[in-house]
Amino acid sequence: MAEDSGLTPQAEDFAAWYTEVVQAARLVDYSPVRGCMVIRPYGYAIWELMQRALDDMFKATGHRNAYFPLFLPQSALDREAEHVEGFAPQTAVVTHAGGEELEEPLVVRPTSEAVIWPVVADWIQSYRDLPVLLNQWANVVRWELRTRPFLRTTEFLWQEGHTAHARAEEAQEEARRMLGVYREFMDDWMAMPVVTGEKTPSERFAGAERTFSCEALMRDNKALQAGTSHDLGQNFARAFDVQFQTVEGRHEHVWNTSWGVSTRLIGGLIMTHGDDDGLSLPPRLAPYQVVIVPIWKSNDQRAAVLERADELEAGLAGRARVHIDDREHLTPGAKYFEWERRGVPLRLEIGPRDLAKDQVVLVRRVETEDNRKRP
RNA sequence: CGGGGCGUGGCGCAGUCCGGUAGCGCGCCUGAAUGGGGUUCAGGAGGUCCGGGGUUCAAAUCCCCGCGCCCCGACCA
Repeated sequence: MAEDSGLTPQAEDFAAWYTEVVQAARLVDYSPVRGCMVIRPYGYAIWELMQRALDDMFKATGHRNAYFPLFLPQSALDREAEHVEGFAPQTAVVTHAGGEELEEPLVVRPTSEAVIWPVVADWIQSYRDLPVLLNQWANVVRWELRTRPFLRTTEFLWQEGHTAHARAEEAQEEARRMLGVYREFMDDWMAMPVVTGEKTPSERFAGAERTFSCEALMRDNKALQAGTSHDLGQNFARAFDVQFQTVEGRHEHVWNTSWGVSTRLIGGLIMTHGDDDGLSLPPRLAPYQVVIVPIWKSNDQRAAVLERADELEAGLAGRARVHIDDREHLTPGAKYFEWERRGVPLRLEIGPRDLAKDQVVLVRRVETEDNRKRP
């Protein structure tokens, strides 16, 4: 391993280490707008892998994706008292458009309950229309005072599930089920230790009856709220008049839930596995699971080594995400350094000596010594 | 929003106290030699010194007013 990564050691200043590693691994860049974050291709690839896994899990639990608008009328947000009180201080509001002042300001969604339920209310007439199990992948804006890449940004990407049920117990069950889905994802995909539990009234989602959360444990011994699931009771149903007719012919308000995880998960991933050498990614969420570093001197060697590298890549096709780093102008050492700091789990080195012995050198990101293995 | 730190080529910084030709390292471009743990040498490109005023023969440097960023705290996915 590299003796000096150029990064501030975690033990010295964990926050400094974090801000350095997100840059060094080329996950993000800063934007001209305060608190907003550019997610670079390597960072976005991690998000795409998370999205795919979570989306499959949501579909498997009966949810369908939809998309609701970015803007909501100020009056819609105002309809649930606690909700508006909680979110109003954090909203970005559009007052002008098309060169004129708007009659009613438009709020950029901080979350979509107030966008979704006024519309979906009309989709629900009878108990036969329930449950409604929706999910949406979207961006939201919350005007946070202090921001950090992935962990707290003004605009962030997330997934928000919104459901409506005929009975209180069903909604409670749904809120707990999705908390379990999050926990499963964090365990199985992220290899991130979490504690699940219920939030105190003061930490509860604005407008919820109960908020459950996954608290992830970071290497600096702090907890990170990594996912939340809310039992909304009938608060939003009353605010947006979402009713259904029961078997007996009565009219009742539905019982709602909402639940979400965001790009903050990437921050959790970084703080769970990263070390003083940089990022370290669990294989299931690594954009490149294997990087092949070919080594050569002469052109003949180069051709032979690259041919072997292609064979290896072909052999792994469909089983692993492989990248061959055949850049000409960098020495092998520079490539080792770069891919270690960017968290690639496995590195294969192939040079003339390996060709002669019909072997490759395999190095794992999480270990310090080399292992030699035959292909 | 309170406290602290900082704005100088793409990045990291020195120079500011004590005003006098814009510097260093990395990166980038060209060429050659290298190539199994951040290659080496030679040549080269790249800067409204955050912005606006002021003082001065002369301002990155001194004075005034703004703006922005980072970190800590409180608040939040």
